[in-house]
Amino acid sequence: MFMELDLQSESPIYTQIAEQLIEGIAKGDLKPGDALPSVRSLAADLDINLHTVNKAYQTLKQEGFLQVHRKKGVVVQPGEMPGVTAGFKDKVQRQLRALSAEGIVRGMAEEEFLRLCQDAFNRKNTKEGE
Amino acid sequence: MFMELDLQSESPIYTQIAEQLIEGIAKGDLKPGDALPSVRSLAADLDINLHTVNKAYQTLKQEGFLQVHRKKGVVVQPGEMPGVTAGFKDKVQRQLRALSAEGIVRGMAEEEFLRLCQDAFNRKNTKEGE
Amino acid sequence: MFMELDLQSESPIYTQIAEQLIEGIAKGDLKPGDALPSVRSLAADLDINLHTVNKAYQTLKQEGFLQVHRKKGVVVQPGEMPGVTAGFKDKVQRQLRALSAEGIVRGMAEEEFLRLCQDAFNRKNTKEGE
Amino acid sequence: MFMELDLQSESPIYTQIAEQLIEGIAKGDLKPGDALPSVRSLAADLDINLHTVNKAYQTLKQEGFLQVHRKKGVVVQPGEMPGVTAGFKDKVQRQLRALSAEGIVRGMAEEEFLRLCQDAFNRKNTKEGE
DNA sequence: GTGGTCTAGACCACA
DNA sequence: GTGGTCTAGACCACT
Repeated sequence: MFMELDLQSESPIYTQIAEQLIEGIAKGDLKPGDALPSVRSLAADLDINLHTVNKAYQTLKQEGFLQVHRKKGVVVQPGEMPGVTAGFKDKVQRQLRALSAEGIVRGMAEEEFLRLCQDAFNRKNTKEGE
Repeated sequence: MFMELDLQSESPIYTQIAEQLIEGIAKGDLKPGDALPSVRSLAADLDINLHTVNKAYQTLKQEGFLQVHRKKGVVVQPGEMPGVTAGFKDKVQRQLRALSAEGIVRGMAEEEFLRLCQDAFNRKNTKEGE
Repeated sequence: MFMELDLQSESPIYTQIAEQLIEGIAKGDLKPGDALPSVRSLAADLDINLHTVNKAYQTLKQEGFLQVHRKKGVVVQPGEMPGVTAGFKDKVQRQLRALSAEGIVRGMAEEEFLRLCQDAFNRKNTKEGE
Repeated sequence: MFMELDLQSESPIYTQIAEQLIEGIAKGDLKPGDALPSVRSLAADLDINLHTVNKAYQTLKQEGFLQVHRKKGVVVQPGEMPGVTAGFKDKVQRQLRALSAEGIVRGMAEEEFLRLCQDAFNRKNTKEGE
């Protein structure tokens, strides 16, 4: 499990961890039922505080992406993943509006914007000058 | 100039103001050279502190979307707007990756995701059950 | 008398006027005893407030670069110009320290810095990539 | 880390702080990666408000001289410092032109001016009567 | 304890 | 009246 943290980023570390776990699941690196490293070991790996890792796990558990087992520790939700809720759709729309608005002002073409969206969905690295 | 604030939102007020101003420019409600309300009057309008408005203005000035004109006060950048910089593209990609990853995990189809993107770019309100 | 104002600049308009008058004298465009445009006409020319022009003139008069005659109006100091006072030297040093410090941090070579200084003194436009 | 403020100066306190930090980096007192005092402690040290210190830090962060590290607080840019940008060169030229113009009018010799420039770059205190 | 955000109220330079 | 600066005090998220 690769994980890169940006300690200068404005987004909190626990959020970065959570997002990268979600990405891992999306990419299939992490499959339903897979065990995640313990809070302790991941914290040691990333050289950060236990609480921080724990908060990331708790957040994802809260949203239904992870489960905490007494014996197996933390595992990727083996049952049904949360679906496309209204809340999620709202979040997506709000962010997309802001992003696209700035894109428009900066003179980005719709085509270019949509290509970025498509590439992101398909995990492609959109290259410069392409 | 309509502006709606969600004081309970996790995103800071000054960010909300900045985003709505960008949206205003994107929609054409605000045109290059247009004067914005003074920090004081907008603050009074929104019933918030003038420093909060000021921070929004300063942020956008810093990024090149606004200018502070010694005679006209704060105005929408009358010259060339900042273009699609590498930094902006980066921000877009990072957000789109996180957004789409969660979408994928939640079982959202690529088609649906792209429709949301397209609608956002074209300022449409994607309706539920459509 | 050419004069260019930057209404977006952080330095006040009256300062910009004063500096350009000093430059005019330094370049020899304005000679001791030369009459300057009246406050009214210069304000009209530059499309700014009377007070602003007046403040520029007053500042320079205060420092001894201009004189105000009842009949001739405002003229460039026909007698002895103020010399290199301790106060002036101080101002120069303070600004040079700050400028050069930032230059050093940005990796500017001493040679490059001094060339800029020399070119400035000789009213040359230092060209890019030279 | 020594720091001297002139509360009567026309240049704002936060600018003075920023300049002295840059000087500290230029002199090598502050090295890349070094942690700076927290806004609170520096504010207490200087007996000023923490927001004033914060503004100095934010300004330098914006320009790329400082970073806010989630674990270490505010640190001197550990990576590459911003280089000699066109914007910086512009600023230097503008200031040098104004400074040297006044020097010329006051009858300062080119030699003397350049010595001041050189001494500033090399952190020497040019003494009176030298 | 750290930085980030927000409020409230004040003074000043500028136009 | 405008933005710029400064102070003071408060709450919060994060580590």
